[in-house]
Amino acid sequence: MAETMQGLKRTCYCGEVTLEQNEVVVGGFVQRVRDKGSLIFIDLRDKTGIVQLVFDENTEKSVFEKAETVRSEYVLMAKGEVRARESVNAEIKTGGVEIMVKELRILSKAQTPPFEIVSDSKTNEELRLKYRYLDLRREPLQRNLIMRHEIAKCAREYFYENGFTEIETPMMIKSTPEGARDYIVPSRIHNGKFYALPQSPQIYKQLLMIAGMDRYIQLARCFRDEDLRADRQPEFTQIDLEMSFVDVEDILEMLEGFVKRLYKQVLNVDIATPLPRLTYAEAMNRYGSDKPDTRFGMEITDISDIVKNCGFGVFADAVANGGSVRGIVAKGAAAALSRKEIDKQTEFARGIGAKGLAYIRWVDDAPNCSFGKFMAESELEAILKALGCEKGDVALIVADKNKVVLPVLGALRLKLAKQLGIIPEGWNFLWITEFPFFEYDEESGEWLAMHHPFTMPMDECLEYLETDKEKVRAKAYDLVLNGVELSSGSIRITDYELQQRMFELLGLTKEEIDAKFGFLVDAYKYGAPPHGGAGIGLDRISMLMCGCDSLRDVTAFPKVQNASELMSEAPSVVSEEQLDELGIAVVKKE
RNA sequence: GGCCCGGUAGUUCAGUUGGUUAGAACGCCGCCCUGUCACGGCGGAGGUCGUGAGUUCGAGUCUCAUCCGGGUCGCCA
Repeated sequence: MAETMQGLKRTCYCGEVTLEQNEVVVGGFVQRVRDKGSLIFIDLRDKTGIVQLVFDENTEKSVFEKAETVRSEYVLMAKGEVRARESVNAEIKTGGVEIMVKELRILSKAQTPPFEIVSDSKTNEELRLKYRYLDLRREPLQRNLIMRHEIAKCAREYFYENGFTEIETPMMIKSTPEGARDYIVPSRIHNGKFYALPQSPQIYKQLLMIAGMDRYIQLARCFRDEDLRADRQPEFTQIDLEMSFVDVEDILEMLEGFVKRLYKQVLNVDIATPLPRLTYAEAMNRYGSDKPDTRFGMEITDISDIVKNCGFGVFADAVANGGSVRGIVAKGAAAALSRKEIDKQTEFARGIGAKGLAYIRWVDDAPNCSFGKFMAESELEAILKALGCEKGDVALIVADKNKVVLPVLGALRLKLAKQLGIIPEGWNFLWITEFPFFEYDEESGEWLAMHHPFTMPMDECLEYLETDKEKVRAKAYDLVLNGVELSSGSIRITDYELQQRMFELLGLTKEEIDAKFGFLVDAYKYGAPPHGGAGIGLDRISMLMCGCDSLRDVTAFPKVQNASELMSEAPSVVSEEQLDELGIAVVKKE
């Protein structure tokens, strides 16, 4: 039977014990016991740090004997006198002091944990996730969760100070099968009907603007039933906001203010504002991505004009068919990238849609070029010059439709930079603006909304709506940090007529509009201030600010790749009774 | 759904061309130790080699299937 803490009251945290305190009462988990025989040291840990407890020949016998039974991860409370250590441990905050224990309570014994609770645990993640409550005892994860809290706190402070009202929107909403898959929730009362968990509070926050709330914020839980990635969890949190009487500039300015404040407050880092901007078209042309990592160069060069009449059919045909030939250069990488390595890059490029990869590898006097035999010397020289490829460099070239060339080079650029280790530390924020409104879907042959159908086209693009869909750009913007999309937002359509027109252009029938968004569309008939907003990924910004590569490291109880949770083993089957009541029969998928 | 990588004591790993009794470090247990702090010393326990089938005289090792985990593509308005 464990002891109780009756009569003891904690007076300070382990990490905060100082010589100024005479007598302290601390509580925590046992990090380590060093039993020297008639001298025992116990490192006691709580969320603030570690403090050393000491027991020696002056310790009362019963207390000493109790200390001899203590094991790792026992939960203790100890009362004693603070004194200076004989030899100081400079590694820890409390390394100069120790507690000479007079009273010890073993509040809870502990089995030996399945892995050691140490900062630099090498234990595989699967096991750590199964025992997440033990993994979370580790200092790095505690620090991450606390930093995430600081970020959330800063967001609330900043937006409250700027006149935003925090409003909760419903978690059980109408399913609108657009974009990502919904998680659906069956209704017992309405047999055969379902709610959906929100993918974002999008529609509700727009309605709040129509309701005249003017400025809204919410730390909103969002759900998407899609496959996971290191930077994608099926449930996640957005710092979700919406503002009235604003245009793009007002929102960017508000968010820049937040970024600046956040980095100063949490990391004491100064972020220069205004943040750099790239249009979507520029970002794609220069970096092959709408979320470029701009911490390093290796920008994409278009060599279509040089090769459009060259002897190499692959290049000439690509240009003739309306595509392009473009390349990137890895400076000084010729030694690091062997032929074999380049073949691997080719394989990677094929895996993501390229038909092949042309290369120039310049180690010795003359460049080794995969398409050299099809080229006149002068053409090759012109290519080298255009790319800026010199001795010691490797150039990778892709020829195809732009829709293939740019993303493939963008992905290669990122992969090579990681492989070569040339990405410097830094916080490269930038805005991507002027996203295309429409996106052509090859499969269905239809034009879809790239962002969402409530996004406002740019004023100067309204004239092409019917004629040149690919030219229509939207008042939509993403905030990108080091190649990660942190935030996405737009100005919304507030004009009823225009919204109807956009729906028609997207091929939605009146019935479909009514069924999916009827209430929202109706709402705009009753007067709507111009408004727009954004959602900032709290998980992602926490991940980056904590210096982690996975959302799992900043999420208390994350899900794994197949969207299950290893600790609780969710999802699970439910009882026949539950299913009967809901009128649901489960059919096993083949 | 596709592709790639991984699964051997509690943990992290090693394990040769298929060959006797599967090793190490840490952790754990016991004994000793008065200044440790990754304490130290001595001793000990601990393994269905993810699971199942197959090839073989013989499988941790080879083959197939399957489960679990990771990465990635598709997907993520």
